[in-house]
Amino acid sequence: MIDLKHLREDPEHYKKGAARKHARVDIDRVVELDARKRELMTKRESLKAEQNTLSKESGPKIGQLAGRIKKAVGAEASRLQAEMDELKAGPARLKSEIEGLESELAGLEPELEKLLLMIPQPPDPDVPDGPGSEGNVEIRRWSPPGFDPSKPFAGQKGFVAKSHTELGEVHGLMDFERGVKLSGSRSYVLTGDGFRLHQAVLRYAFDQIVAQGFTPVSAPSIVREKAMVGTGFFPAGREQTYEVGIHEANDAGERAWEADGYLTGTGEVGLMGFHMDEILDEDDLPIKLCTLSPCYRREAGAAGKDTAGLYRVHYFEKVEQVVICKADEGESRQWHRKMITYVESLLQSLNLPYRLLQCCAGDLGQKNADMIDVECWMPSRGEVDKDGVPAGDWGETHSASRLYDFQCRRLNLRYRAGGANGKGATTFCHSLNNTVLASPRFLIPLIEMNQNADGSITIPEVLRPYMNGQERIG
RNA sequence: GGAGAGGUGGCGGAGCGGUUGAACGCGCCGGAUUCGAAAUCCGGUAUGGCCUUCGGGUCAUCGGGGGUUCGAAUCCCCCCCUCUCCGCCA
Repeated sequence: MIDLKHLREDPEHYKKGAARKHARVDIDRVVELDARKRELMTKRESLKAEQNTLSKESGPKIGQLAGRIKKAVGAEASRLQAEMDELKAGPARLKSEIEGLESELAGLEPELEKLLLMIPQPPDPDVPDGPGSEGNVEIRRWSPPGFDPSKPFAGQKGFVAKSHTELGEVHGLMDFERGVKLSGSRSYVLTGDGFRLHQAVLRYAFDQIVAQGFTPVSAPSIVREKAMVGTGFFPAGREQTYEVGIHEANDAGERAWEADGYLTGTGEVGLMGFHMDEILDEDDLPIKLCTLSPCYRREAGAAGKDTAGLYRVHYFEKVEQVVICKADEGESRQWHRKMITYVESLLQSLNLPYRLLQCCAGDLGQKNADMIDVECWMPSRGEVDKDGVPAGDWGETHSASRLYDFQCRRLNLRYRAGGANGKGATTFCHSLNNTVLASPRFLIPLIEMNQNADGSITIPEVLRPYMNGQERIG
């Protein structure tokens, strides 16, 4: 949610922001509706004030009269009744006027509300413009000694890389056929060491981020609509989300469907929704939370894209981190950089080549002011040559977002300056979130980069404690 | 799933159609007293919106949303949540 007051003062800022994100929202209409709404409110309130004054004045009198009317008879009763009717007439006249204004207000509020929820957070000035993910700009890259992603895999390793799906089949790590049988497209089954490696790397990442001072939180992954709207995933991302609910027969005896929950596509929803509608103490900030949660995504609109393998699936598990901090741009930016360094050290400890991308305005979601993606090198991706050997390519594994107070406004998540007993004003917090590790997508670089000439897979040293000391697969 | 009870300020707890934005108690803040503290006494102590000549004014909010009424914390309807008992169950 953007700051309506700020939009009123500087609508151009939000128009430009929306244009940079290629979002179509009618800012002028918002300004118009807002102005009209305030005009109506001011009128209604002064009428209400008048009505309240009158009511306070005549109220007790009406009460007394009512009592006397009960006891009175004949002409006395009708005289008192007339007196009471006159007293009632004053506030009653105001009532119809107020009702008129209120019905007009009720008419425009849903439209205003709907538009407000769709206005994107403007990208920061230092975020480059661009059409979409193809406009993202590489910031830096890292590779372990002895491997350079810009050179062919075979030339460096002495053998042609197998894809994770090939390796998976050889070692019985995953089963796509049965996954589809069970669950349809983009489904998979992890088996044997595949499942173990999946759990090992998630648990390793989880332990690493907990060691960085993040509080582990296991929050629900079926949430109410309010949490989806609050975290900024609804209404825009509704078609990406699975609904859960109960089938009941309606009055006509038909099977009626009512959604009463939504499967979250990221642990971010549970972590940020955790403090929804709260006023935190300034002393308690920053709040650093992490989770390991199931993630469900419809992948609507991605038909035909990345259909093979573990890259784009409907269900996965993810270790996620969020930071809720003071409304200070400097602090916010500092946490953004810090979260990325956690990921970098994680990837370095696993010896996986990666690069950082500054996402361009066109690739930012509605809620982000800034986003840094991390991509790992995946030998099975990229263009395929005449011998059928893929060139390898970067694939997104992480995404770190900086949101200012956009999300906390929606969540109504504030803090009070001056600590627990302080008398300071309340302010919306800033929020940030980042992937720590998402699997099974992460198994792609993990398996493919650790494969050996004989087809075996070396388990990185840091993961061995999570694999009962096992050093290799195959 | 069945039956019942209930949701009021930071907390406890009154009120159940009109000077109630809400008694009283606790907590918290400021002051007095004190060498200092405890105790005591006095005062203060919600959030959000709109307007503002920046002094303030005003509206809304007693789980949420509608309704009745000149007037609703109080009456009616729908929803959400909590608790108790029974049933079922990883």
